[in-house]
Amino acid sequence: MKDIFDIYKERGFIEQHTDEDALKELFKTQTTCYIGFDPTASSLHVGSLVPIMSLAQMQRAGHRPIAVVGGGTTLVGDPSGKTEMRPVMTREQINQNAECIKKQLSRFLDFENDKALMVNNADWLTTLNYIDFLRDFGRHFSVNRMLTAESYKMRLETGLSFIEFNYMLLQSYDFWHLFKNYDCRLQMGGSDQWGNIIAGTDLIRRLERDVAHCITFPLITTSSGIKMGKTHKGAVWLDPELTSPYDYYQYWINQDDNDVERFLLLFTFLPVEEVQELSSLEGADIRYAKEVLAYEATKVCHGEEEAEKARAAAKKLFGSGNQGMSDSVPEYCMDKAELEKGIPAFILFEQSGLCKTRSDARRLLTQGGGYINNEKIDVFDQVIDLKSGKDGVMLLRAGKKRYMKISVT
RNA sequence: GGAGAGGUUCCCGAGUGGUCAAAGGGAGCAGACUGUAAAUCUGCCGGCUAAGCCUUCGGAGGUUCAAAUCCUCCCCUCUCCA
Repeated sequence: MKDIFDIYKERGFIEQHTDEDALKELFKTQTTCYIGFDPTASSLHVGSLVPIMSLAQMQRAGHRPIAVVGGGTTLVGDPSGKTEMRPVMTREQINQNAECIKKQLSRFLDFENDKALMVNNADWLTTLNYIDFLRDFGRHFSVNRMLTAESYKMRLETGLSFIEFNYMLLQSYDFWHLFKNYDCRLQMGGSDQWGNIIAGTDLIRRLERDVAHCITFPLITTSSGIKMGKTHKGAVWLDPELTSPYDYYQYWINQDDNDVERFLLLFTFLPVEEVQELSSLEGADIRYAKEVLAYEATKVCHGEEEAEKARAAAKKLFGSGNQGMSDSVPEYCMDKAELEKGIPAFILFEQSGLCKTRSDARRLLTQGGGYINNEKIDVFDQVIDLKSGKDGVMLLRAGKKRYMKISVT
């Protein structure tokens, strides 16, 4: 029978891991595992989806995941994978973010009856006493050893402050704390976390003479080598307020052909056989597989209803034949009086958010990338007014893919 | 604390008195081609109803008709030494 390790393996979740036999042994009984999420922003984004999905898979396999919100560790800042120290965040910011992230995770994991747990490491880290900590824990860390960690190597070139250097100790302490209090024997994380996690298993071995394990996930880049979850608009957020379900759906459907199989395995719960069938599609047919990917991914994050809406909207806008409207298309409301007067196209494009600045809008329109109700706007300052719309609504389009519905109040 | 190197537009990185809104590359955007994909080609790529004007080259002053470029002070980073 397949255990969670096999599932991870066949779905592409594993980059590195500690001893396989020991892990498989571990998974024979219900296992508690954890992943930390740093509340550096008010929302998680697509880049965190692999760890999130891994926890969800873990829960489906009958184990108990713990999501640790790093309210304490973020006070210090993880240098792993970063070329520069990031600005120190205030406690208020961090706490606020931690709250938001908690809410988001509940959409992916079932926290009923402690089937999954969520804890904040601020609860145990912020009360630590410096001298005690150094004497009881600090002594188990070899600086020589730490300096060989990949996560620090890079920073030794550009600069590493003492505060960040301590991050590894705190994360190790977390692991130890969870081991003691929740019998958590497995920590997972991105591949850049390997050093931090291994430091934790070492600490547990030294303090408790017991074994803990580690699994890391590959850093997911798109086929073009870009980190997952970044677009021209910035990060793709899981929060529907920051990235609408429609945009979220679009993000997935616009993925590179070569990424579809990998992403279906990682970001949906579809059975492997089904994924393989979908990815055997070739040429233009692969669009169908992308549609499934987009739908399923949106469903996992925003629920079935939103996924349906996003799909319907996309079909209307991009489907063959006549283009229509849908609820899910982003909408910009404006004053009726303002529109009655008429407004130059480039200003409207800027105001509605389709373009960042008026210059940007001018550029777009001059280059022939602006449309109203699918008719090209030839002059950048063409006046748009109520008569420009059909039945009181008008649909702006920037380039091939970005739409904005203008509605009047 | 001492010596050296350096901080340039989203990123990398040229530029050492005017010809600099600043080379080149990357990213991004638009157009062509397509399949809401990739690759390729072309154009754009600080802001502003724009052949002009305004704001940028770590910060603050100064020299000059004119400064990213010269001077002074300050801040920050790196390397070596203590």
